[in-house]
Amino acid sequence: MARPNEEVEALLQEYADLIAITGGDAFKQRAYERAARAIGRHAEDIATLDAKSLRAIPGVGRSIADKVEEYLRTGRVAAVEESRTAVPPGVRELMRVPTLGPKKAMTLYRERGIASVDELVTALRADGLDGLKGFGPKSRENILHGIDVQRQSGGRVLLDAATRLADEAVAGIARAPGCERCAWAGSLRRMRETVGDIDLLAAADDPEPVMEAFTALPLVAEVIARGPTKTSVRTATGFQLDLRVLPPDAWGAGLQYFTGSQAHNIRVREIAVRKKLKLSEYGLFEAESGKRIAARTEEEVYERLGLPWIPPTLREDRGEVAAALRGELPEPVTEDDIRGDLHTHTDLTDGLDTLEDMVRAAAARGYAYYAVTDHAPELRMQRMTREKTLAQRERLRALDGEHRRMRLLHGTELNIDPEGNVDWPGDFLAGFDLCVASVHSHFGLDRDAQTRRLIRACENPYVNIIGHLTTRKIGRRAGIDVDLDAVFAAAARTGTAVEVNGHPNRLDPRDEHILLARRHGVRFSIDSDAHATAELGTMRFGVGTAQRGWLTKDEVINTWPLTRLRHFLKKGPKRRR
DNA sequence: GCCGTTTTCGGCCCGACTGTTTTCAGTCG
Repeated sequence: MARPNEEVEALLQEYADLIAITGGDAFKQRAYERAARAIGRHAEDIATLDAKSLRAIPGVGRSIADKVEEYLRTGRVAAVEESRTAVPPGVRELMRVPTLGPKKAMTLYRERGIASVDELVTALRADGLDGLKGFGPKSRENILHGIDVQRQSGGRVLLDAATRLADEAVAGIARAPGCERCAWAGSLRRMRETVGDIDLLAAADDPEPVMEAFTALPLVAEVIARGPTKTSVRTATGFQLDLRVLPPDAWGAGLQYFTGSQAHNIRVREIAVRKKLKLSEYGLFEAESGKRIAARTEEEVYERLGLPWIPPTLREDRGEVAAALRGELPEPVTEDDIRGDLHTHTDLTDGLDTLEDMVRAAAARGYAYYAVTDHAPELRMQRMTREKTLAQRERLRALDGEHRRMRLLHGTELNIDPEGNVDWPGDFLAGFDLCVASVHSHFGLDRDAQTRRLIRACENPYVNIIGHLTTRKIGRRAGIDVDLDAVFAAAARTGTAVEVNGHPNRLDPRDEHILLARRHGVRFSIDSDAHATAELGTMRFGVGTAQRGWLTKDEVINTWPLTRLRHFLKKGPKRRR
């Protein structure tokens, strides 16, 4: 079960989709989408808000507030249920396929009776869309590709959703009588970019009450299997959670075993075998006598194998065991090392919250500095102007100093055009404390063109950070085709940092790309790209991704003290302020 | 359906890309 905010967000988004599919008022549709997003991103639990606070959320007026209250009170909204009767659920599913929108989804249903992705695939394979207006050969190819991309992430959920679900489960299980410890392991603990299921671990002498608490959780829709030490359940959306209960004295061995990855565990067990030991989820044992020599903590298990404790984000069998044996395991950057966020938005462009609110929330996170980087004019939909950004700068300078320990930086997120140019000439860019530059369009250019444009952006003396480098959206859009080696070399040469974007649907560049970039001596900036106060916390997923790319503190510019950061932002002798 | 230094009506995200419907609709950011 999701937070009420997310439930309402999903419901309002569904209503907006239904309006679009049935050809309703486009402005009404957008009003619902806007409200859905605002509620989903709202920092407070909407179930705790009174009517007045509810309507204070931007985009929520009388009618939507009434529907939200109706939902919170009764669990349903009559207007939504009514419009559902006109459109089979599968038609909405079609809309989620990239290149299909409400119009095409409705055409498929009305003209061919197609009401699910499976039916669509069948029809495509059987040439069943021949002659259908708007579905030529290229469109059909694009649809199939879109379905492919979607299915690659099939059934896996993004890190933020998985984390919330796991948090809720752990909190509930930990309250069970006799439960000494509870934590999540598996790919979520390793912070893989998507999670296929959640592996939970609990320590208790008597597993029964713990299992009981688990199956009684509100999020459980179905119990798949229930045994004395292992139970599997499914949520209403079909997502699986497994709970394993271990004796408290085997906690460390169990956590090590169930964190994986499988490939990492095989390497570790090989070491155990060579030392005439045996490692299982119950502990590290002497092979001959069967005597247990370590199990209580992960540190103890690794230590008895002659290894330092290896952070979970590194346990992917990418050479971490060999590096650990040589004593050359990098100490990965942690969330505590982060001194500030260098890519964030406000309601001046597409953010939800005001400058003041964002700054206050950033200060509450204990940052030493914080950059506001709203979009620039080239992203036309944002309607940015020089006047607006200068007015924002004035407000920001006035705010600077209100939060004693945090300094404010005024930045912008520029758009990199197909040729590698960015918004605004150099004399205007010189007025910003820092410039992020990112690709937002022309994803289809060929490899040479993409490489050229990104190198050109790095060479711009005012561009400090390349934002979401490949522009991929997990499960939605593959990244652009680009020679990353060439771009990383240019970034290192020009003193341009590469962002690790922490937004859970981006995590861009991904871990493998970061590993590649390190070889060029690239500097990084780990950012939330927050569009609301509630998203500042996605920094943790950026840090997790950075760790998976073996980044250390010194390689990350926003772990540096402000003076060192400012020096880096001057980008060499060309630019003096 | 929301919103208001344009305040209870009349605007609201605009422009580009893509494929195809030979003049534009649909999708996307």
